[in-house]
Amino acid sequence: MLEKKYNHEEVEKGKYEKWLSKNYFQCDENSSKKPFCIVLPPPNVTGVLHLGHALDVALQDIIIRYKKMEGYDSFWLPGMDHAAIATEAKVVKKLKDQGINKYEYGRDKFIEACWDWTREHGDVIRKQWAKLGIALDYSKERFTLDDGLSEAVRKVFVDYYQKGLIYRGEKIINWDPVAQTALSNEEVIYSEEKSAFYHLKYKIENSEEYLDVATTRPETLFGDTAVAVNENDKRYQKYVGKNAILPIVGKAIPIITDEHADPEKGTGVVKITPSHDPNDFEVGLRHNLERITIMNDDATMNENVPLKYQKMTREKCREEVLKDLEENGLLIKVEPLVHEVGHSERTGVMVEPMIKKQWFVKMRPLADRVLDYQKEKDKKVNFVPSRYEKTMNHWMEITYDWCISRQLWWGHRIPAWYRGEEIYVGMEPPKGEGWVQDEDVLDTWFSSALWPFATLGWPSNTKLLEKYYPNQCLVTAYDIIPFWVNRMTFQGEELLGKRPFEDCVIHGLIRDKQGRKFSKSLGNGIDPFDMIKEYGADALRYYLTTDVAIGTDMRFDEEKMKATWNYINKIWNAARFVLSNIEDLKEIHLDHLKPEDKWILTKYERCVHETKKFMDKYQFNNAGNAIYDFTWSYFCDHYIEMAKYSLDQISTQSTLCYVLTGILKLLQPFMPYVTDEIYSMLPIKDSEDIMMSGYPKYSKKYIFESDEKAVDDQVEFIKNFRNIKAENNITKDMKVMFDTDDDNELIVNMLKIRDNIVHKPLGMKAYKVFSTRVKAQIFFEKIETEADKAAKEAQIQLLKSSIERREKLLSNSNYVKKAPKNIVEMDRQKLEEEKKKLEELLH
RNA sequence: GGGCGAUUAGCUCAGUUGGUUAGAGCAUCUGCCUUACAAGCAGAGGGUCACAGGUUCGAGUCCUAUAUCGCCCACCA
Repeated sequence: MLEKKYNHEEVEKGKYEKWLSKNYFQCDENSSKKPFCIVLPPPNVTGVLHLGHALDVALQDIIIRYKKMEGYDSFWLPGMDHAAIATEAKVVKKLKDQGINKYEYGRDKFIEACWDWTREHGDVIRKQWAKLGIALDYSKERFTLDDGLSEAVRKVFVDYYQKGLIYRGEKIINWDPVAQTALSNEEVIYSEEKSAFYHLKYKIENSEEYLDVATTRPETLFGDTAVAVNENDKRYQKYVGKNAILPIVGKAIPIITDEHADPEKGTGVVKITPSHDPNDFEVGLRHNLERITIMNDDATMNENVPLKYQKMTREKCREEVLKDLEENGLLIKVEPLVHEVGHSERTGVMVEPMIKKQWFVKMRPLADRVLDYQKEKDKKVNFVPSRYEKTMNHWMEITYDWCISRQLWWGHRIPAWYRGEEIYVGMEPPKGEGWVQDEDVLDTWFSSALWPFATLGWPSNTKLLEKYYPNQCLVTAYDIIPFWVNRMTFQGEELLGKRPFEDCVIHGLIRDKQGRKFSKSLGNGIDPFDMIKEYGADALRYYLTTDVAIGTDMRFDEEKMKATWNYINKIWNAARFVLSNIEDLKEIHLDHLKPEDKWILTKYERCVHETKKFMDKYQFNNAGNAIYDFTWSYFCDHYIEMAKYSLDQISTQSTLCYVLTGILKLLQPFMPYVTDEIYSMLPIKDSEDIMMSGYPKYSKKYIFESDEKAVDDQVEFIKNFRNIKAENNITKDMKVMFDTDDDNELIVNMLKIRDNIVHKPLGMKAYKVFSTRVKAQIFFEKIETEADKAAKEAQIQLLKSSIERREKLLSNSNYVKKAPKNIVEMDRQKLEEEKKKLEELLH
């Protein structure tokens, strides 16, 4: 006998270990079953899993488990990401707390510390996966920095270099002065900052005139090598070709014309600092301007600025420069301004544009191929919801060369060696003396972009690769489409000639109850493992995956966690009832069925049909609702109540068992623990464990339309009866007389009115109750109030207006002609029913 | 500046290729310890689907415009 209440801790105990020991999560590359492969988005080894991860993996687990039950060779490949910059930052901090400096510690020892960190945090993450109950094939687990992935990375680098898709160049890049590394555009987050537009006086050489130059960054004036105006800007034409005097410094710089100078913006005069502004860098290229880098790698001022400013931070230098400008009358005015400033995604520091020699991936040809593939049905990545395809396409259209070198130690070291002016790029170090390997590592996303195939053995031609590439599906949040989805797509298509995955399911982000993002400063974070402790993994998984439509953000509300627990408790109790009544059942016999058995079987089949339709479209909220509605409303509220009057019958017991089994299977992907537990207690089962049994198949064999309608009608009658009883406060003293001769046994049982039946009208007030087919009168002592009369009148009016509407509709020849026949027929039937009801009411 | 999304019951959200009287959970009100479940059961109330037009026999759904909120992208010096 089951416990009276669902106890999630008891239910979950030992289950994951059981599944693992039976190798239920392992793929079989030798089987002839159709593959269904998902590679897990590898979490960073920097930390623990949060609610977003829980949602992400719950969705994937549902898909994997569903496909497995559907007969696929499901394969979910786990792994983690070394997260170059993120992990390095954590380890640097950890060492710093111990009083150790990274550079003094040395590269080898530092990397060893990173490996220690990885092992430690990897174990925590694996334990968390286990808590969530997810069906990962650990025998295939990978790490972005393991030997295989590292080989794949080197291979891509070398091949691309040879094809000219990777090059080394001196360009202006986003520099993180804290981590002291280059960043890609995607790693720069723009946020609004209160700043100012400073108008500076750049005097014309040998003249009393001056140019009003507006800038947000006065401290960069030391790097100015020109002042630009637009060639069509009449105001300044007379100055072009002359020199301007750089304030403070007193150096003469040329006044040039360039398209970058927009007459509409600011004063129309723009200072050009090629070394510290991406646009100015371009201007500098066009005009062959000198580049003066004025900052050190930590963004303090370097030896190229006047002595008094050297070693100051950017911020301090700005203050001082402004002070000095003001003193010299060179600051015209200060306009407050709010503008977007780039910050490092990882360290949060303001990004400094710097000219550095870095490695780049040439993006245009790669992106163009993706855009081509997206035009073809069997080549494109199918996004769910489809609108996210636009996000990828847009990125492909505007992307520019990807800066992939990072001045870090933790990561894939760039396979390039230098000897003087010579460069060697290869899988192995070059032969000969004097070669020095590039110190830098690659952007962590360079390796994760290879995840869908490098994890399967690429560049070797493995069985895994052959069977599971392209992956059938990828699941991730929309915020990493640019970082990851896009890059996997162009890499897969370039390197293997095929899209990396057929479907790409995109989910939203989880916010707090007020719709705010979770953040440390707000302290509104929720630990998924606290939720599991309180409500169970099944409840968390179900809630996260069914609360909102896929692709939209959700607001986390613990009240809903409770409601989900209640739902599972409801299932638990329904199972308790069924199991306690089918102990002696030896075989399921679905013949000699009563109408209510046929009714619930029909509803069940419809539920299966609907659920599968939604599952196949990744609409888990709809699938969940379909099962919920069937289970709670039809099975629990009605069928179990009906069954109580015929529990000794084999048809009842069989139906109870059959339908309960079906519900468990439908729910298994969402709630693997509780369904496994209840399934194991069934007297009759088709498999050792539920996850190895098949998913329900829709069968018309158990669709009984006329019985369905008949019992629907009886249910409607029951509801109407109860309604009238409740509204009129009728006690047990009433008598009931059926006007119809049909067998009303079910109704009598459900309403518990066996002792109230009469066969002749009584001399007291009678209330009529009816559905389409069943009619009865309730006799009871009651004085009809004005309110009762008004309610009845309202009901009559409602019917009348509905009848009028329908008659008008049906007399509209356009409608009858153009609307589908079944819709018209339905209206006709409804009209008839409404007319009958009205007659009953008026009578 | 460009793009995307949202706007439906008090709250959180569904609503499929346009087709019954727009649904659910929570909350509210009424009555019930009916032997699976009071974390439950039965019943009830609550929405001019943001706004204005249009297409259609028929619009929450499609088209156009507007408003508010959110997100993404973009070099605004």
